[in-house]
Amino acid sequence: MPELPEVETVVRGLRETLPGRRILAVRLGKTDFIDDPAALEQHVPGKRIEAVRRMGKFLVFDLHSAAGSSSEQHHLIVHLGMTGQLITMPREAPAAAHTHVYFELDDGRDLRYIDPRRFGRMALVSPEGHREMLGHLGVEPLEISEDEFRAKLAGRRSRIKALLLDQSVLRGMGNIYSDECLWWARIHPSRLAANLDRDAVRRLHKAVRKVLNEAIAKRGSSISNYRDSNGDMGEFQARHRVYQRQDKKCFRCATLIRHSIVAGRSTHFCPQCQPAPRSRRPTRKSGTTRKNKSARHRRT
DNA sequence: CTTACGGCCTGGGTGC
DNA sequence: TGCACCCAGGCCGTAA
Repeated sequence: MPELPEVETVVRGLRETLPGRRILAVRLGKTDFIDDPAALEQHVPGKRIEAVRRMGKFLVFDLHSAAGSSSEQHHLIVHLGMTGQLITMPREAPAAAHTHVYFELDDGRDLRYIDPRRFGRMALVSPEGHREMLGHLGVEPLEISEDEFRAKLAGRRSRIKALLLDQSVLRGMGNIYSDECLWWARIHPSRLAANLDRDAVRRLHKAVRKVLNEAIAKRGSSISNYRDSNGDMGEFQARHRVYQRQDKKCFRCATLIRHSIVAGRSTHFCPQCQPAPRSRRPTRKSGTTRKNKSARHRRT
């Protein structure tokens, strides 16, 4: 699933060839994931791509009127959801299944949006719309200092895993990297953020930097159908320590990795390296009969 | 206000 | 071989 490292990889790839290109035409397939398809069709053709940026898991294309007529500025905002892909290819390349948007470029290529489940999102917005849509986002995980990070966690009574996933706190972390970071920091995902001591916060801050930087260097994790802007897979999935490794040995202590639901999300951790917090006030016995299903074997 | 939780989107993998 | 259904992740609305 595209999280920060995957989106960063896509952005870096697009940045190599898109800035300066003009979009000649837009062709749409299914549009239920686009905020205002008509606006996209009306205003994007003729625009020049000024810059390609990332904010958390969002891609932002800064578009300028080629004619330089009005000073109006537009931003094309794209969220890849779970299965979205943005790939450049020759105009004559056959259409992959689930291709929903074609941006025809002035260099003979297409930038295509492919998304089987259409959990992604796309919108053409003004600077005000940009603020509206992305203004709530928290800070970039790779830009936050340890002190700022500590301040973010202070007093928060939610589980640390939930906080890492909260885009208004840190922007860009998803389920894979939350689990990986907590393993490196040796912190149980159910710990309350407010209860983490100084050293735990330091370890977590360090783990976030380490994991995200290494994942970017490996061009992301190709779980599910993630591909970069050239259609190539990432390699970080081979480096996962806990994600989807339930019932396999912990790389540190050989204890079997466990899988459970934390903060409503599928969660993977080492019960030895990441000791559980003092049993919190007995969570409402809502279905104590946790189905401990047989081991599920999963392909990458 | 903060946190918790259920539901929704869709289709591929899994189990029967 | 076929088919029903569970579940993925992010987000939002609502409840506590």
